[in-house]
Amino acid sequence: MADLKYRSPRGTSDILPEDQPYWAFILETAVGLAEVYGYQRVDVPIFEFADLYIRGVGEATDIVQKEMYIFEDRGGDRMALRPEFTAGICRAYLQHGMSNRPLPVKLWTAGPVFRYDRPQRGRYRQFHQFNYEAIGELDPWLDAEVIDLAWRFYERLGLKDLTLELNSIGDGRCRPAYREALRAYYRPLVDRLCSDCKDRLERNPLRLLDCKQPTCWALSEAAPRSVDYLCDECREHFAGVQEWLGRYGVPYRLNHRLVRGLDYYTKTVFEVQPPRQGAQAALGGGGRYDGLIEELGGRPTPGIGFATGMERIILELKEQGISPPGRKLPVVFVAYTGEATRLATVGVVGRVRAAGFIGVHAFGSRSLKSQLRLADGLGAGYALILGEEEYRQGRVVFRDMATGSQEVVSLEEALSRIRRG
RNA sequence: GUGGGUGUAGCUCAACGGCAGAGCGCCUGACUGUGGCUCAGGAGGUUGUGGGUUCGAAUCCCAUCACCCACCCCA
Repeated sequence: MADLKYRSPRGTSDILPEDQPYWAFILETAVGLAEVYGYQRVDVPIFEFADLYIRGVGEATDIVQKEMYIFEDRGGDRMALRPEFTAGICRAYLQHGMSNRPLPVKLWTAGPVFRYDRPQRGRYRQFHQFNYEAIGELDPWLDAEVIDLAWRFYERLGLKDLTLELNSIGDGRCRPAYREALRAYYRPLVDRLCSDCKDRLERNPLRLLDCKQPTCWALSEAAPRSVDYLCDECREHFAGVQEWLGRYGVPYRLNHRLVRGLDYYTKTVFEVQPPRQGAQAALGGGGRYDGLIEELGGRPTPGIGFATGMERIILELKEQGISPPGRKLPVVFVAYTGEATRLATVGVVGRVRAAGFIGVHAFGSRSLKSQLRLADGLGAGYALILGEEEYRQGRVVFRDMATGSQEVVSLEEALSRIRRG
């Protein structure tokens, strides 16, 4: 550990075999659910033209301003590692004329995203999201379905005591008025705001609402609420979302201070919080982005999506003591006892693998004791010991590692016993 | 970008101015054909790095890097 020449870059991590079951569990659960809700897989590049994200996510957002991995490639183009999925998926939607498909187009994807943050618990520079988007439909029913899918996903993972927070932040028609109302509210109080919030006041007043500084937090208590400034359409839409959520049976809590960090959100925004409200807690979040596709040069097209952080889910699973199902194939260890059987091991292990089991053995020439120790370490459920004498008679010593009982049987018999469990 | 904490064996940690250790893990052995338990042995560290103080530094001081935690932001 002392001073290795190479280490993984800051904020990145290796996903070791021990943790892989968590990843598989989460991904399988997410994919399984997304598919039954009618979502299809899409994969978009890990890097795009930086402008896509700058236009899409928003020039003024922290993500674009200070967290994006941006670089010039050898051809002189300004590229960026994706800081999120939605912009890339919308770009793909436009590029491939998906508006001609049955609407809404429902797509899911998963993979690494990148943000140049200072790493801490639950926050990494390369992290992984599962993401789904539904594009081309503005019925609030769809909002509710998307939220329902998110909710069922965590439920199916076995996570308990989560909270779904919901808000509506209006759209291009009503948000300006709300923004002004916020400014009007905060201006007389500006001296009591933290320095960040003083900046936000003019630049992005919505963000004043979720500042965690005690004084700012206290002031935001009585701040104007976005829901009171919604235009008729947005208000009706939000009411619709709540009605439909009731029909889906998804419990939610209105949070008037819920705003989100990406500029493209309109109307519905939501976030899923774990019980222990920590700093980097949010497990996932999403919302509507009815202006994004147009912003990217397409015809006005509504959309809504959701993203959840894999690493944070794993933290929460561990927090709640939930372990992923281990559905491993039986490990069958083949041991040799002399030179002839050592050579024959190749064939026997081959038969084990052809039968669909995990077939392993020792290399070199190890003592039987050492081989069985290895078998134990590898978690073998069974050992096939090739005794010189038995092997000559076409049989093997079939050992059940859990009980230690063993019997001399033919290889076929051994394999079929393993198959039966 | 800001603040705090921590760096000793693969892992978890002792030693806190005087010979760098333990447990776990790994390897070998205890009837040259049988794992787990036990016992014995072994491999593995320039104490993150660089400087300073000191007769002597893992230990005290400074710097630096890394990791962790919090702010910020968000997944």
